[in-house]
Amino acid sequence: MSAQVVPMQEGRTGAMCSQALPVADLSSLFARRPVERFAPGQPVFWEGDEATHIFEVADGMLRALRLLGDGRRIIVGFLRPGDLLGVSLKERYLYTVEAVSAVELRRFPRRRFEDEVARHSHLQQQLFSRLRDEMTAAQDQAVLLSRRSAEEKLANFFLMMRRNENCTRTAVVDLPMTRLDIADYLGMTIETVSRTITKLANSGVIAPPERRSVTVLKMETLRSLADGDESEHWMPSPMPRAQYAFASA
Amino acid sequence: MSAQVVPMQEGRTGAMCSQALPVADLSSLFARRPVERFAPGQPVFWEGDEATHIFEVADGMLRALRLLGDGRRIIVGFLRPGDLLGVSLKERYLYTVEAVSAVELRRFPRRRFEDEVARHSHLQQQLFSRLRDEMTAAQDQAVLLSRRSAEEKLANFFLMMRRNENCTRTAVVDLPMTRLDIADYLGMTIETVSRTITKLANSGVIAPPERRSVTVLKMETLRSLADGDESEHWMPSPMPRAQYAFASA
DNA sequence: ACGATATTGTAACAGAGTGTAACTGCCCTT
DNA sequence: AAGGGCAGTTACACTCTGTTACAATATCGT
Repeated sequence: MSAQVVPMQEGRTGAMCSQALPVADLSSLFARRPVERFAPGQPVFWEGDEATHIFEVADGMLRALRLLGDGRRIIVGFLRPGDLLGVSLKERYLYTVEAVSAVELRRFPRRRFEDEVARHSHLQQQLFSRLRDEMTAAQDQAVLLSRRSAEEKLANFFLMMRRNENCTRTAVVDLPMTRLDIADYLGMTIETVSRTITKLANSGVIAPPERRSVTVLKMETLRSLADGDESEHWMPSPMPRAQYAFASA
Repeated sequence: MSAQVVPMQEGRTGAMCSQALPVADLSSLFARRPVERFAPGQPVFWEGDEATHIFEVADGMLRALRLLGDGRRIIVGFLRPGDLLGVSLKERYLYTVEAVSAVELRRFPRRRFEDEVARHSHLQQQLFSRLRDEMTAAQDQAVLLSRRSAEEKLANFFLMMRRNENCTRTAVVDLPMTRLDIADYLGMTIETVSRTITKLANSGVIAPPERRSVTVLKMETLRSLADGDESEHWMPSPMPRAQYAFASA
C-alpha cells in the first residue's frame, strides 16, 4: 500500500552504495541532508500548505490524510522508510502528513529537486516510475474501498502491512497505527475494525488481538480472504482480441 | 473525475492551434494520427495487455474498469475528449477500457511517445502535470468511495459530469453511461442508484429521472449535498504551524 | 410494426455495518 | 495504591444498502 506516496520497492538495491557519482538515484539526493525527527502524532505538513520540500522517510511510519468539511477523516496512505513525500504535488500539498511512530525524515527543496530531475534523465525515469507506482497504489485503494467487505479489507490490510516481512506461513505484522487510523484508511469504524479482528481471531486465522501487532496463524486462509482482487496477476492473456473498431450506431 | 486517466483541463486553450512548431504540446503529437472509431461497448484494450500505445480521446466517452476474481466490476474512471489513455502505465495496461458512447480515438506508439517526452522538457512538464491531475482524481475517488453516502456520491457524480457545461443554476447533465456503470463507479448497486435518483427527484433537486441525462433544478442544493469534501478549496491557511520536530517518546 | 431482449424502476426483506454507550485493560500521574 | 485518561472491545438497537423478485419501459432485430 503506502498509497499516495510513492513506494520505494527497488530503491537502493545494495551494492554500489557509495556516493561516487554526483546523483546516482533519487534517494542519493537526500543522503547528505540532516535527519529531522518527529514524535508520534506530530505533523510534518498540512494539506494546503505551500509545497516547498520533498521528504524521504528514513525511519518510522507516517500517515497521509485528508479532512472533509464535516470532520470526517480519510487516510490516503501510510508511509514507510524509503518512501517519498510530496513528489506528486502541485503548488500545495494535497494531504496532511503526520508521524505515526517516531519518525526520521530528510528534506530537500522542491525547486532544486525539480531542477535535478529535469537535468538528469535517469532521475526522470525513476520519478515517473514512482509516480506510476503511486497511481497503482491509489487505484488499488479505490478498488479496496469500493467493493469489499470488512473482512476482505482487513485481510488485505494485514497483507499490505506485511510487506518486507519474510513470507513464511505465520508472521507477526507490525501495526504502529491506532484502530482509528486503520478504520479511516479502510473506510469503516473502529468498532467494525475491532469486531472483524475478533472474528478473524475466533476463526483462528490470526492470534487473539494484540495492541500493536497481529500474528497471522494461517497465511493461506488470510490470502484467500483477501483475494477477489488481484484477479490473476496477469499472465500474457491467451485469447486474441479485436483491437480496432468499425463505426456503428 | 476521469479518474485514472489524466484529465485535460487546459489542453489546447484555443489560439495558436496550428502545428507550426514541431511539438507544441502533448495533444499535438496525436494531431496527424488517423481517427479510429469504436462502437458503444467495444473494448479498446484489456487490463493486462501489453501497453504498446497511448491514446487521445477525440470524441465520445469511455470507461476504464477493473475486474475482480469473483466477477465484481470496478469502474476506475470515465474518459472524455482531451483525456489521454495509457500514460501512467508500465509495461501492461492496468485496466480495461471500453467505449461507452460512439468514440473517436487517435493512437500514438508508446515508445515514440516516451522518446518525444524525454526529448522535450516542456512536454515533460505537461506530462507530469497530467499525472498529478490523475493522482488527484484517483485520490478524490478514494475519498468519495470511502466515506460518503449514496446521496453524496450521486450528487458528486452529477457535478463531476457537469464539467464543461456552463455553470448556471440549472443544467442538463449528459449521462451516456448506464446505471450499472454509475453503480460500479460509485461502489453501489443499480437499485441504490435508482432509489437515490428517485429521492433526489422527489425532493426537487433534479427533474424526474430521464434515461441518459439528469436535469439539475437546484444547483446550490446539489452542491451542498455533494459537499463535505472539498472542505474549503484552500485559502492560504491562516494559522502558523509548527513545522519541525523535537524527538520525544 | 412487432416481439424479444436488455435496461431501468419499484417494493419487500434480510443482512452488514454503524452509532451509542457501557465496559475492560493499560499506562501515566499523583 | 488510587484515580484519570486513552485505546480497544463488546453489546444492542437501528439504518442504510444489498438482495431478490417482479413490473414497466426502452431498444434492437426481424
